[in-house]
Amino acid sequence: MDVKTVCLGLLSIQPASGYDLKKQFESLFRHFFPAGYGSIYPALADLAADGLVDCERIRQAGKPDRKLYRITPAGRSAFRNSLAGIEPRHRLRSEFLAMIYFADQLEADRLREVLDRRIEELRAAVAEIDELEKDPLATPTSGARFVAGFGAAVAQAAADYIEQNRGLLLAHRQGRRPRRSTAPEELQAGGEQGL
Amino acid sequence: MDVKTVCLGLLSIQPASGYDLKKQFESLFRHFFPAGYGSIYPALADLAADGLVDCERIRQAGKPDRKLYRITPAGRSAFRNSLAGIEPRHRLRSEFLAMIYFADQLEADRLREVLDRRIEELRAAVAEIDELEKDPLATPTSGARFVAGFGAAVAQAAADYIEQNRGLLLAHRQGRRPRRSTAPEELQAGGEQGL
DNA sequence: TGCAGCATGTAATTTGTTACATGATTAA
DNA sequence: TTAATCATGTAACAAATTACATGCTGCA
Repeated sequence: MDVKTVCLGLLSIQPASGYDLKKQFESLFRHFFPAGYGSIYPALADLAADGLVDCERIRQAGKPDRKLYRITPAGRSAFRNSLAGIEPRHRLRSEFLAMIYFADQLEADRLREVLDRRIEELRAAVAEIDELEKDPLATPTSGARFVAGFGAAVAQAAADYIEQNRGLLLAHRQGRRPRRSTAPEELQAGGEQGL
Repeated sequence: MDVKTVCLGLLSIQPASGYDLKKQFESLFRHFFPAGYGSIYPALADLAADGLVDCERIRQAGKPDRKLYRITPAGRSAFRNSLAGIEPRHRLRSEFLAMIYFADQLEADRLREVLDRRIEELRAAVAEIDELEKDPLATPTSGARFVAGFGAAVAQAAADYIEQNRGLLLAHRQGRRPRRSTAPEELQAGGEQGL
């Protein structure tokens, strides 16, 4: 499932322009399926070329024209087929966790900063999602509410874990310790044991 | 931070071949920073070309040659600089959540299947990570243990959320409708709505 | 006989990100 | 006057995935 399919799905709920879709991608979807104009506009063009959506150009006074896209019957069934047919994946790429994996090569101050920033981001996400959940325009369906609740619960768990376990990373350190040499004592190559 | 940088980081802990690194990417890293041979081998070649790692070819009886990579002093400082310099991101793209957003366009049986499968995956991840956490070879540093604990905690929270809130998605539906096919009826749906 | 493990890599393709390009209106 | 909002899109670039390509050993 790519950006194109999600656009089609959003259009199955209501007609929208690329600009409108971008706003939806910026509210709830931002937290689990981000997309920018660079993906959305080409997706819409493809969808129209495939006959899965129709496009109506709307003139506006004092504003640029809008292109309002509406899903077609063919689009609706294509979308349902793709929901029925694909095995959904959950892909994560976290530079944050990768960095923390190597925490012992980070300065203590820098480490604290990275941890604190992540906690802030997560708490901000929880707060933002909680707001969306209260607004029936932002979460109109049970699916939307489920997803919002999921995001908030997981972000909350992540923030709590970091807060409660940061001591594991900072325990054996003294605040900022000026080291005058980086003794590189490398491990010997012989062993194959790896992980 | 890309695959190249993570490879360099892993080599900062111990020398390894591309094949060895792949195994590391398959154990803990798989859960937050997946990478395949197609990224790893080119990364290693780049690193060597930049003088950040050295490569020793090792002949083996009855097995293909290995190329053992060792980080250089330049590589070590390049790695620390990149840890100090970048703002780490946490990127998620979940087709699973996107699909659930559109749950009302999914058949009830299909929806249950998707939900159940995801719970299974999450529980399997928790179990796998718990094993890694017990093994000091798999989680040798405090950073590794922190990351493992994080992954397990978040996966656990996700599984719990799905299990406790699936009722939100299934509540207004009929369970699986009794079909008058030749197949013998299994248990009649009674408990879907009571979370 | 067939598969899994060991071990290396390349090339084509897909996909998405970032920067670029335009330009009017409205509110601070 | 500055920034934000509205509104469209393209093009260059970066990155990773997938498939391809090879070949020996040991086990069931």
